[in-house]
Amino acid sequence: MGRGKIEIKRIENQSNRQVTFSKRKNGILKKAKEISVLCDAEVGVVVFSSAGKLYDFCSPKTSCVPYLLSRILEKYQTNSGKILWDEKHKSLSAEIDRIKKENDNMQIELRHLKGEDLNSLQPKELIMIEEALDNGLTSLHEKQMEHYDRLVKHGKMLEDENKLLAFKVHQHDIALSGSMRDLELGYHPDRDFAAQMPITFRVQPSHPNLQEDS
Amino acid sequence: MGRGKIEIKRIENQSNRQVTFSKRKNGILKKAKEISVLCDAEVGVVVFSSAGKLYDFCSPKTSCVPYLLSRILEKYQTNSGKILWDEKHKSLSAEIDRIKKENDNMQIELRHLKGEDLNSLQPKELIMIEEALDNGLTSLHEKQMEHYDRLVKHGKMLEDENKLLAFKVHQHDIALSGSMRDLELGYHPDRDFAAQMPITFRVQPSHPNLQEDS
DNA sequence: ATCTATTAATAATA
DNA sequence: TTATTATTAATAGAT
Repeated sequence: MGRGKIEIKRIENQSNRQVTFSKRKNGILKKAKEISVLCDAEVGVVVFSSAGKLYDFCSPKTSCVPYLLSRILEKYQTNSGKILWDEKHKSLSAEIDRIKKENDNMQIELRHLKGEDLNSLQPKELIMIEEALDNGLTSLHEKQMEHYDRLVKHGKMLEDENKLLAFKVHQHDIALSGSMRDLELGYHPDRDFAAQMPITFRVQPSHPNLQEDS
Repeated sequence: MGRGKIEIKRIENQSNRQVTFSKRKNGILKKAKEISVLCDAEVGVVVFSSAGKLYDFCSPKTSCVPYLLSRILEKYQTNSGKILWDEKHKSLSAEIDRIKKENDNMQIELRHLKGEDLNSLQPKELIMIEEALDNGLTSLHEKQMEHYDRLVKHGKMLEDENKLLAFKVHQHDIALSGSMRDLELGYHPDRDFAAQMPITFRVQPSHPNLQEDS
């Protein structure tokens, strides 16, 4: 497609090469644009002149760009494309490996503590696990004791409060009936409150066998 | 350059568009190769069909690919690093998060089993942990029992073997001294071996208090 | 795919 | 770089 046919090999004449580059560069960018419009295709072209100047074309649709890029990166992962992301990838992969290892170790430890997969262990290792379990049980029992004490104490507190409230209610009833009676018989302010409280409202431990160490 | 001139706009006929894409795609890749050879230029081309299939060309020195990608990204006015990272590493990050969560859960479970960080737990949770620890101890003790039995059995085997060997050594000594005596007094083949064995070589448990249930 | 009429690209040149 | 133009190359439409 010119005044003569040419062989596809490096044009040795510097000037001719320059001219041909300019023309063909325009041609390829035009073609890229055309195919992107005609065929609704995503196209990216970059051309560097031997002087290092950059010319490029990129189709305008953005929708699938991230997808395209990852495809391109995959393709060039083994070549220079990887410099863009390889380092991050490496560090992430390393972190995954590290955490996975940590995970596995914990997994094993957990299984051992739960009494699984003990076959591969030596007697001394079994003893160490036993100690860990014993320690765990000890701490656990202490904590359970605390809970228990707290519940007992809380229960007592509620009982006391209950009795106080019941007493007050009773007292209120007395006062009420007293007032009503006062309407007929007159008011007596020196009455003994304790004597008014029925025996069932006096503070008593509901579970006499429970012990409290505080 | 065909049977008729065409307008550069999307080809509506799906089939024609497909055919034209195929032809022009080949054309553009060929052009890319030609200019890279003729003009010693770095060229990168990527073309995606509307179906998402990737075709590309990159001149042999592919250092242009990262530039190609970053240029494309610039066109899309996005944070190139972020997009690349997002696309290629989203899954890795998700995996890290997942494993870390798994890790944390196991960490917590381990600490609980070891009797640590129990303050935030409810009594019912404490009981569940206690059960796990009890189960662990049970399995562990079974395993320790197995080890113990194996050691005892192995010890017994060794003892028996020892005694047999000691007996053979003794027997050999007797035979040796007998041979020497035979040189003077003659040979006596009907001699009782058991009577020859000293009392200390007879099989006896070395630890009479150990019990074996097999 | 293949053909081929026609258009498009471009080599040589200025 | 740009313009011209003879010529080759690409390809649209058909098969």
